Amino acid sequence: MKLITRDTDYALRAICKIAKEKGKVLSVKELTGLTKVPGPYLRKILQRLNKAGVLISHKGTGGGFKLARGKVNTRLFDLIVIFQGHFKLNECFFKKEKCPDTGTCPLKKRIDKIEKNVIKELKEITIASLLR
Amino acid sequence: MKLITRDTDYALRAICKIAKEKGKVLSVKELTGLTKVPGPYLRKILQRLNKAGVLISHKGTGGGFKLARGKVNTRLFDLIVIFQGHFKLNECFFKKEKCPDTGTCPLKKRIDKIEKNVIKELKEITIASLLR
DNA sequence: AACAAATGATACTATTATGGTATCATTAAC
DNA sequence: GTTAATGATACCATAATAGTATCATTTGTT
Ligand code: FES
Ligand code: FES
Repeated sequence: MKLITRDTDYALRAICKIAKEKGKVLSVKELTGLTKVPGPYLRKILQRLNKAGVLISHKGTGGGFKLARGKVNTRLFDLIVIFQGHFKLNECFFKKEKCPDTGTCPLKKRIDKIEKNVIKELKEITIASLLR
Repeated sequence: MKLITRDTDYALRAICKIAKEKGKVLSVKELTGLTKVPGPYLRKILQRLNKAGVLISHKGTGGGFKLARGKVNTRLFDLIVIFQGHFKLNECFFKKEKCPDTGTCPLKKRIDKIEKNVIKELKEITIASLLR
């Protein structure tokens, strides 16, 4: 039902805070203060964003995370993919046992259409556009 | 992430089968055969549909469920509401602890817009339109 | 060189949501 | 009165989510 999970939401918040401090490296501790997200949990999220190339991490004293070059243009859609895997609104519940109606299923077609629209809109929401 | 839960999906399938047998009363046993949904689970679902007025149940020997008058026009949106509660794509994850940014949150506005579109489309998908 | 402050990696735990089952009561046909 | 169905509800099992803990690694500071 919900488009955005907690991970994605927290990630988005953290990225926005980081993006506002253009170029500055923020530690998990600082970000916990800013976002109210539990420290270790936030850390895990930031690590994933680092792996995904959205953030760049710096270890050691004074370390933390900053936004990678050009990544203010990261789209909400990208974050969803990072944290929630492939984007699919219409997983057929027969998929495991081989759906008897694949191809003919009229519902699938309708949901697919909705999905396309949603994806398009999620791609228009960028970090940059949220900062304004 | 997924728009439709298992309940809703199963409900939809069952209703479609019932709608095809115009007026005929189908028992859970018969519907289990037609839909491959586990009996007792399907039963619970059908009971909810009965309470919601989409189906009409008949107890006793030869009993079962049939479609209520005019309910071929039930919309997918209605089913989602019945099984998944109010439709909200954008639950703020701070809702419990009182969101600090309500009102100003730019994300909320964007998701609300998406939500409106999705709802509109879900209201266009009726049982009748799926039978064709 | 030693220490401290940070992240990397990963394993663990707790909580909640989901999917499904079981049981007993009630109703209606024969 | 017996049987075949649903009504209502409580229960259980599994999986997903949210969050914690720990140890290793890197880096700045003294
Ligand atoms: S029933 Fe499998 S795709 Fe619709
Ligand atoms: S942060 Fe609460 S509505 Fe967006």
